[in-house]
Amino acid sequence: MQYDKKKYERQIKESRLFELDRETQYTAFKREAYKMVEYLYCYLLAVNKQKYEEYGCEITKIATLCINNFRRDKGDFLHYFNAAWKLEYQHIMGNQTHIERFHGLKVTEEEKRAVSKYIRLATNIDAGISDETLYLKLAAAMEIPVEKVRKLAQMAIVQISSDTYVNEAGEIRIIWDQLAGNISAEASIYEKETIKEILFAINQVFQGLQQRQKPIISDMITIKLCDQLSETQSSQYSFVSKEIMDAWTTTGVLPTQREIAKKYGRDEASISRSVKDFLNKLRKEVRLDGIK
DNA sequence: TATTCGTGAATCACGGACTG
DNA sequence: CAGTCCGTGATTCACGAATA
Repeated sequence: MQYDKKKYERQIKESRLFELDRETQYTAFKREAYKMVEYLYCYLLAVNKQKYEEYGCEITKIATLCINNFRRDKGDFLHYFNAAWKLEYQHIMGNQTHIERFHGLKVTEEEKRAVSKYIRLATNIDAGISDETLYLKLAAAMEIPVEKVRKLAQMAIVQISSDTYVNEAGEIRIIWDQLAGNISAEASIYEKETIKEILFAINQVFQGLQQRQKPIISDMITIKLCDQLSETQSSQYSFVSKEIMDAWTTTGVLPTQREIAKKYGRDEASISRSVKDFLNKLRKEVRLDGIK
Protein backbone atom coordinates (compact mmCIF):
# COMPACT_ATOMS: atom_id res chain seq x y z
CA MET A 1 0.00 0.00 0.00
CA GLN A 2 1.21 3.45 -0.83
CA TYR A 3 0.86 6.24 1.66
CA ASP A 4 0.15 9.72 0.43
CA LYS A 5 2.26 12.08 2.50
CA LYS A 6 0.51 15.26 1.37
CA LYS A 7 -2.85 13.82 2.24
CA TYR A 8 -1.86 13.01 5.80
CA GLU A 9 -0.13 16.31 6.29
CA ARG A 10 -3.34 17.98 5.31
CA GLN A 11 -5.44 15.83 7.62
CA ILE A 12 -3.12 16.53 10.50
CA LYS A 13 -3.17 20.23 9.82
CA GLU A 14 -6.92 20.37 9.43
CA SER A 15 -7.76 18.32 12.46
CA ARG A 16 -10.09 19.98 14.95
CA LEU A 17 -8.33 18.20 17.78
CA PHE A 18 -6.70 21.17 19.41
CA GLU A 19 -9.75 23.37 19.13
CA LEU A 20 -11.62 21.04 21.41
CA ASP A 21 -11.61 21.37 25.12
CA ARG A 22 -10.44 18.11 26.54
CA GLU A 23 -12.64 18.33 29.57
CA THR A 24 -15.97 19.66 28.43
CA GLN A 25 -15.79 17.95 25.05
CA TYR A 26 -14.14 14.80 26.25
CA THR A 27 -15.69 12.30 23.85
CA ALA A 28 -15.11 14.40 20.78
CA PHE A 29 -11.56 15.03 21.90
CA LYS A 30 -10.90 11.34 22.36
CA ARG A 31 -12.33 10.58 18.96
CA GLU A 32 -10.18 13.19 17.25
CA ALA A 33 -7.17 12.04 19.22
CA TYR A 34 -7.54 8.49 17.95
CA LYS A 35 -7.81 9.79 14.43
CA MET A 36 -4.75 11.92 14.94
CA VAL A 37 -2.68 8.97 16.08
CA GLU A 38 -3.72 7.15 12.95
CA TYR A 39 -2.82 10.12 10.75
CA LEU A 40 0.57 10.48 12.36
CA TYR A 41 1.30 6.81 11.92
CA CYS A 42 0.32 6.90 8.24
CA TYR A 43 2.26 10.09 7.79
CA LEU A 44 5.46 8.50 9.06
CA LEU A 45 4.92 5.50 6.83
CA ALA A 46 4.47 7.89 3.94
CA VAL A 47 7.77 9.51 4.85
CA ASN A 48 9.63 6.23 4.96
CA LYS A 49 7.67 3.05 5.03
CA GLN A 50 10.38 0.46 5.34
CA LYS A 51 12.21 2.42 7.98
CA TYR A 52 9.31 2.99 10.33
CA GLU A 53 6.92 0.16 9.63
CA GLU A 54 8.09 -2.04 12.46
CA TYR A 55 7.73 0.67 15.09
CA GLY A 56 3.96 0.99 15.19
CA CYS A 57 3.91 0.57 18.91
CA GLU A 58 6.51 3.26 19.56
CA ILE A 59 4.90 5.63 17.10
CA THR A 60 1.58 5.31 18.85
CA LYS A 61 3.21 5.92 22.19
CA ILE A 62 4.92 9.10 21.06
CA ALA A 63 1.86 10.31 19.20
CA THR A 64 -0.25 9.96 22.32
CA LEU A 65 2.38 11.64 24.43
CA CYS A 66 2.56 14.55 22.02
CA ILE A 67 -1.19 14.96 21.83
CA ASN A 68 -1.41 15.09 25.58
CA ASN A 69 1.34 17.63 25.98
CA PHE A 70 0.84 19.87 23.00
CA ARG A 71 -0.59 23.33 23.45
CA ARG A 72 -1.49 25.56 20.59
CA ASP A 73 0.96 28.23 21.57
CA LYS A 74 3.79 25.80 20.96
CA GLY A 75 3.69 26.26 17.23
CA ASP A 76 3.01 23.68 14.60
CA PHE A 77 1.90 20.32 15.92
CA LEU A 78 3.51 18.33 13.15
CA HIS A 79 6.89 19.89 13.88
CA TYR A 80 6.41 19.17 17.50
CA PHE A 81 5.61 15.56 16.76
CA ASN A 82 8.47 15.17 14.32
CA ALA A 83 10.96 16.44 16.84
CA ALA A 84 9.68 14.04 19.45
CA TRP A 85 9.64 11.14 17.03
CA LYS A 86 13.14 11.77 15.84
CA LEU A 87 14.36 11.54 19.41
CA GLU A 88 12.46 8.37 20.05
CA TYR A 89 13.84 6.87 16.88
CA GLN A 90 17.38 7.74 17.87
CA HIS A 91 16.71 6.15 21.16
CA ILE A 92 15.55 2.96 19.54
CA MET A 93 18.50 2.95 17.19
CA GLY A 94 20.92 3.48 20.02
CA ASN A 95 19.58 0.57 21.95
CA GLN A 96 21.83 -2.44 22.05
CA THR A 97 19.13 -5.08 22.12
CA HIS A 98 17.60 -3.46 19.14
CA ILE A 99 20.80 -3.75 17.19
CA GLU A 100 21.01 -7.42 17.83
CA ARG A 101 17.35 -8.08 17.29
CA PHE A 102 16.77 -6.21 14.09
CA HIS A 103 19.91 -6.53 12.17
CA GLY A 104 20.95 -9.96 13.22
CA LEU A 105 24.42 -8.65 13.80
CA LYS A 106 26.27 -8.69 17.00
CA VAL A 107 27.95 -5.41 17.60
CA THR A 108 30.08 -4.29 20.46
CA GLU A 109 30.02 -0.82 21.90
CA GLU A 110 33.60 -0.49 20.86
CA GLU A 111 32.79 -1.11 17.20
CA LYS A 112 29.81 1.16 17.36
CA ARG A 113 31.88 3.99 18.73
CA ALA A 114 34.71 3.38 16.35
CA VAL A 115 32.57 3.45 13.24
CA SER A 116 30.66 6.54 14.23
CA LYS A 117 33.96 8.17 15.08
CA TYR A 118 35.52 7.45 11.73
CA ILE A 119 32.43 8.42 9.82
CA ARG A 120 32.35 11.68 11.65
CA LEU A 121 36.00 12.26 11.02
CA ALA A 122 35.57 11.52 7.36
CA THR A 123 32.73 14.01 7.12
CA ASN A 124 34.77 16.60 8.91
CA ILE A 125 37.76 16.20 6.69
CA ASP A 126 35.64 15.66 3.61
CA ALA A 127 38.27 13.93 1.53
CA GLY A 128 35.76 13.50 -1.23
CA ILE A 129 35.72 9.79 -0.66
CA SER A 130 32.52 7.96 -1.48
CA ASP A 131 30.59 6.30 1.29
CA GLU A 132 31.02 2.81 -0.05
CA THR A 133 34.76 3.17 -0.45
CA LEU A 134 34.98 4.48 3.07
CA TYR A 135 32.97 1.57 4.42
CA LEU A 136 35.18 -0.90 2.58
CA LYS A 137 38.30 0.64 3.99
CA LEU A 138 36.86 0.78 7.47
CA ALA A 139 35.80 -2.83 7.30
CA ALA A 140 39.25 -3.84 6.20
CA ALA A 141 40.97 -1.76 8.83
CA MET A 142 38.75 -2.93 11.65
CA GLU A 143 38.59 -6.51 10.42
CA ILE A 144 34.83 -6.70 10.51
CA PRO A 145 32.32 -7.34 7.68
CA VAL A 146 31.41 -4.46 5.40
CA GLU A 147 27.78 -5.15 6.08
CA LYS A 148 28.34 -4.41 9.73
CA VAL A 149 30.09 -1.16 8.97
CA ARG A 150 27.24 -0.15 6.71
CA LYS A 151 24.64 -0.72 9.40
CA LEU A 152 26.69 1.06 11.99
CA ALA A 153 27.22 3.94 9.64
CA GLN A 154 23.49 4.26 9.18
CA MET A 155 23.03 4.44 12.89
CA ALA A 156 25.80 6.92 13.29
CA ILE A 157 24.28 9.10 10.64
CA VAL A 158 20.91 9.02 12.30
CA GLN A 159 22.61 10.36 15.36
CA ILE A 160 24.67 13.10 13.85
CA SER A 161 22.90 14.27 10.74
CA SER A 162 20.66 17.24 10.83
CA ASP A 163 17.92 16.12 8.55
CA THR A 164 14.70 17.91 7.90
CA TYR A 165 13.18 17.33 11.28
CA VAL A 166 15.81 18.75 13.54
CA ASN A 167 14.74 21.81 15.37
CA GLU A 168 15.72 23.32 18.63
CA ALA A 169 13.30 21.34 20.69
CA GLY A 170 14.91 18.22 19.34
CA GLU A 171 18.45 19.29 19.86
CA ILE A 172 17.97 20.46 23.37
CA ARG A 173 16.87 16.99 24.29
CA ILE A 174 19.92 15.54 22.62
CA ILE A 175 22.17 17.76 24.67
CA TRP A 176 20.43 16.58 27.78
CA ASP A 177 20.78 13.01 26.74
CA GLN A 178 24.48 13.40 26.07
CA LEU A 179 24.99 15.08 29.34
CA ALA A 180 22.87 13.26 31.78
CA GLY A 181 21.83 10.07 30.05
CA ASN A 182 18.24 9.02 30.35
CA ILE A 183 16.62 11.81 32.16
CA SER A 184 12.99 11.18 32.89
CA ALA A 185 10.84 11.21 29.81
CA GLU A 186 8.71 14.08 30.95
CA ALA A 187 7.65 15.83 27.82
CA SER A 188 8.25 19.23 29.35
CA ILE A 189 11.91 19.15 28.48
CA TYR A 190 11.02 18.80 24.83
CA GLU A 191 10.06 22.37 24.38
CA LYS A 192 10.99 24.35 27.40
CA GLU A 193 14.38 25.81 26.69
CA THR A 194 16.35 26.73 23.68
CA ILE A 195 19.88 25.50 23.20
CA LYS A 196 21.22 28.90 24.06
CA GLU A 197 19.41 28.89 27.35
CA ILE A 198 20.72 25.53 28.34
CA LEU A 199 24.28 26.32 27.32
CA PHE A 200 23.90 29.51 29.24
CA ALA A 201 22.72 27.55 32.24
CA ILE A 202 25.70 25.23 31.96
CA ASN A 203 27.95 28.24 31.83
CA GLN A 204 26.21 29.77 34.78
CA VAL A 205 26.62 26.73 36.98
CA PHE A 206 30.17 26.30 35.75
CA GLN A 207 31.09 29.81 36.83
CA GLY A 208 29.78 29.08 40.28
CA LEU A 209 32.23 26.25 40.81
CA GLN A 210 35.28 26.50 42.94
CA GLN A 211 38.43 27.20 41.02
CA ARG A 212 40.00 23.80 41.56
CA GLN A 213 37.00 22.10 40.03
CA LYS A 214 36.74 24.08 36.85
CA PRO A 215 39.38 22.49 34.60
CA ILE A 216 38.13 19.04 35.42
CA ILE A 217 34.48 19.77 34.85
CA SER A 218 35.38 21.67 31.74
CA ASP A 219 37.11 18.64 30.27
CA MET A 220 34.35 16.27 31.22
CA ILE A 221 31.52 18.43 29.93
CA THR A 222 33.35 18.98 26.70
CA ILE A 223 33.86 15.26 26.30
CA LYS A 224 30.17 14.68 26.72
CA LEU A 225 29.05 17.44 24.44
CA CYS A 226 31.77 17.92 21.87
CA ASP A 227 29.93 16.30 19.01
CA GLN A 228 26.95 18.57 19.56
CA LEU A 229 28.86 21.81 19.80
CA SER A 230 29.52 24.01 16.84
CA GLU A 231 32.72 25.99 16.58
CA THR A 232 31.11 29.27 17.43
CA GLN A 233 29.49 27.76 20.46
CA SER A 234 32.72 26.28 21.70
CA SER A 235 34.55 29.56 21.54
CA GLN A 236 31.65 31.42 23.06
CA TYR A 237 31.38 29.50 26.29
CA SER A 238 34.08 29.32 28.86
CA PHE A 239 33.14 25.85 30.07
CA VAL A 240 34.32 24.33 26.83
CA SER A 241 37.79 22.86 27.07
CA LYS A 242 39.76 23.89 24.05
CA GLU A 243 42.19 21.09 24.50
CA ILE A 244 39.51 18.42 24.32
CA MET A 245 37.76 20.15 21.47
CA ASP A 246 40.97 20.22 19.46
CA ALA A 247 41.68 16.59 20.14
CA TRP A 248 38.19 15.77 19.02
CA THR A 249 38.23 17.65 15.75
CA THR A 250 41.74 16.66 14.73
CA THR A 251 41.95 13.05 15.85
CA GLY A 252 38.46 12.09 16.93
CA VAL A 253 39.93 10.53 20.03
CA LEU A 254 38.56 11.44 23.43
CA PRO A 255 40.21 10.70 26.73
CA THR A 256 38.44 8.42 29.16
CA GLN A 257 37.36 9.62 32.53
CA ARG A 258 40.23 7.67 33.97
CA GLU A 259 42.71 9.52 31.83
CA ILE A 260 41.26 12.81 32.93
CA ALA A 261 41.69 11.68 36.50
CA LYS A 262 45.32 10.84 35.90
CA LYS A 263 45.89 14.12 34.13
CA TYR A 264 44.83 16.09 37.18
CA GLY A 265 46.27 13.67 39.70
CA ARG A 266 42.89 12.77 41.10
CA ASP A 267 41.17 9.58 41.88
CA GLU A 268 38.79 8.66 39.12
CA ALA A 269 36.00 8.34 41.62
CA SER A 270 36.53 11.94 42.48
CA ILE A 271 35.94 12.92 38.87
CA SER A 272 32.85 10.83 38.74
CA ARG A 273 31.42 12.47 41.78
CA SER A 274 32.27 15.95 40.67
CA VAL A 275 30.54 15.41 37.37
CA LYS A 276 27.52 13.97 39.08
CA ASP A 277 27.26 16.91 41.42
CA PHE A 278 27.67 19.30 38.57
CA LEU A 279 24.82 17.70 36.67
CA ASN A 280 22.62 17.83 39.72
CA LYS A 281 23.30 21.51 40.10
CA LEU A 282 22.57 22.00 36.46
CA ARG A 283 19.29 20.18 36.76
CA LYS A 284 18.31 22.37 39.63
CA GLU A 285 19.31 25.50 37.76
CA VAL A 286 17.28 24.57 34.71
CA ARG A 287 14.26 23.66 36.75
CA LEU A 288 14.32 26.99 38.54
CA ASP A 289 14.62 28.68 35.21
CA GLY A 290 11.62 26.84 33.91
CA ILE A 291 9.42 27.87 36.82
CA LYS A 292 10.02 31.56 36.90
C1' DT B 1 30.98 27.55 60.18
C1' DA B 2 28.19 25.70 56.52
C1' DT B 3 29.20 24.16 51.96
C1' DT B 4 31.71 22.20 48.81
C1' DC B 5 35.45 18.89 47.53
C1' DG B 6 38.49 14.89 47.48
C1' DT B 7 39.41 10.14 48.68
C1' DG B 8 39.54 4.96 49.09
C1' DA B 9 36.78 0.96 49.29
C1' DA B 10 33.04 -1.45 47.60
C1' DT B 11 30.14 -2.30 43.87
C1' DC B 12 28.11 -2.52 39.25
C1' DA B 13 28.01 -3.14 34.12
C1' DC B 14 29.91 -5.05 30.30
C1' DG B 15 32.95 -7.20 26.93
C1' DG B 16 36.51 -10.66 25.92
C1' DA B 17 38.91 -14.84 26.76
C1' DC B 18 39.14 -19.29 28.43
C1' DT B 19 37.29 -23.90 29.28
C1' DG B 20 34.68 -28.01 29.23
C1' DC C 1 27.79 -23.21 22.46
C1' DA C 2 27.03 -21.99 27.97
C1' DG C 3 29.30 -20.99 32.07
C1' DT C 4 32.94 -18.66 34.41
C1' DC C 5 36.42 -15.63 35.22
C1' DC C 6 38.91 -11.49 34.60
C1' DG C 7 39.95 -6.65 33.28
C1' DT C 8 38.25 -2.06 32.51
C1' DG C 9 35.62 1.87 33.28
C1' DA C 10 32.40 4.00 35.94
C1' DT C 11 29.52 4.94 40.06
C1' DT C 12 28.19 5.30 44.94
C1' DC C 13 29.04 5.68 49.82
C1' DA C 14 30.91 7.39 54.14
C1' DC C 15 34.08 10.28 55.98
C1' DG C 16 37.56 13.86 56.48
C1' DA C 17 39.64 18.20 54.55
C1' DA C 18 39.54 22.59 52.09
C1' DT C 19 37.07 26.64 50.79
C1' DA C 20 34.15 30.80 50.71
